[in-house]
Amino acid sequence: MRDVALPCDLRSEEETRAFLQQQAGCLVAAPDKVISRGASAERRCFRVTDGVVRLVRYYADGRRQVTRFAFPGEFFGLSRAERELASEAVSPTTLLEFDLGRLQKLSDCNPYLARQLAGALRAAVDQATEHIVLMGWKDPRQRLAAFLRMLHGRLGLGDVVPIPMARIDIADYIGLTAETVSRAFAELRRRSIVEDIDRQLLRLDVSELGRLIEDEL
Amino acid sequence: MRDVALPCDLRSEEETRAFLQQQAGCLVAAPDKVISRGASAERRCFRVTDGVVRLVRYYADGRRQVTRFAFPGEFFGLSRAERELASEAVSPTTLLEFDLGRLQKLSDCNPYLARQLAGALRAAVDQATEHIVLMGWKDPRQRLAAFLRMLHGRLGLGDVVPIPMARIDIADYIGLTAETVSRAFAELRRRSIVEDIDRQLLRLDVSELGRLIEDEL
DNA sequence: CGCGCGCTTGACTAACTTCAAAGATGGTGG
DNA sequence: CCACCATCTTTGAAGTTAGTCAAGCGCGCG
Repeated sequence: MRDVALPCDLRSEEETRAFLQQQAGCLVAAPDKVISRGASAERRCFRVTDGVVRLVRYYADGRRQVTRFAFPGEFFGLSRAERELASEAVSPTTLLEFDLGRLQKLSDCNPYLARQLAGALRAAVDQATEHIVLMGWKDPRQRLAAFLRMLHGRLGLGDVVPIPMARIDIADYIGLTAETVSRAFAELRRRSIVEDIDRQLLRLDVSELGRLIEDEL
Repeated sequence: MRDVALPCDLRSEEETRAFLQQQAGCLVAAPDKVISRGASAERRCFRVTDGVVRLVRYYADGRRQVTRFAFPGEFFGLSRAERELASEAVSPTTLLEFDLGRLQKLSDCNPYLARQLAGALRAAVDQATEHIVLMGWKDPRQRLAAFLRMLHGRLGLGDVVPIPMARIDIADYIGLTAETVSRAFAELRRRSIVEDIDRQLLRLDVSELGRLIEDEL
């Protein structure tokens, strides 16, 4: 396949975006399907079009740590450490797949793309920093509340939030067991801070959620 | 002060680096001195020239989480979440201070700078990801071992590693108390995996360290 | 030389994990 | 369409382990 335009000639974000799509392979992944096993030899990065992806580190004893959830519009695999993580679909997912080397070359001569990738990296740092701060809270309820607030910021509409991932994914993200997460949910429900609309849909009392997180209760 | 050259005209990394130095303010910070209090209004980012800086989130109950240690050559404050963290000198530190807006403008038209900043962001994502993986280990000895391995990778010379930060900083980084960290150190010493050369200097059995981390012992 | 602060060690407590089982949920095939 | 089964979630009880409180030690600084 021949490039229809030299990347350096692209003059706008729209043209760059369109060009980028040509450079990408499109993937579809059903829930729990592995997108990348994670290896230092991995030469691809991805952009989530639709759905949610989890980045996971498996430990020798079978436990695991979810290091990140990637939501629509987000890139993952731009940094070495992320490429060494396994990536798995949480919900039915579609993604674009890019060759790292090519992306690097393109961004070197196309400032629009370079800016977009820098933005994606900043977002990754932001998410990771938030995640670390979340794990600083020792009370399970606070951790869960911080997680729900994060999710609300990403996926929420009004006071309603979809919860696309299973309890065990949440547990492995916030550093607790599924049982402890379940108990924390129970107490948040008891306090009317969260209300079940559906299995995968919650209504949140956002202000009360924030109070719970900060005020150590 | 007048710019001697337009940033877009800079033709090499050396020229860019030299130009960048002119754009920076130089700071010196004694141990425990606050570099930035951390606020969403913060408009600066920093590059550590010498020493070590900790990025810290303080919680309402007085506890804190160290989200990152920044070592010589590294930038911090490039992403929003990092600018909202307090930054404090761990050891005697010198830094360069940059105006974010100006840096952004410069990088928009100077590919060398853009690449350097992208590299700094990738490094930040790598560190944060490593940090989250570290906190996934539940055994204090494994967490400490993973921390020491990280430090060895950054500051180590042969099998010797300087430990510039206090126990409490380590504890707040890996999510444990200072007492637990002290006990974990005791056991690593007992097993001859670490040996004290000096108060701030350790000799590590790196391979044994790796085995301890992965093999769950 | 003496004080202060950080580090270490000990005993006890509290809370999360573990182990176990029952309850809900969703998908599938008869 | 409904019953069944596998899986996920919730709930309960017991056990471990890191946190807490407290005291002793050692190094560095004034």
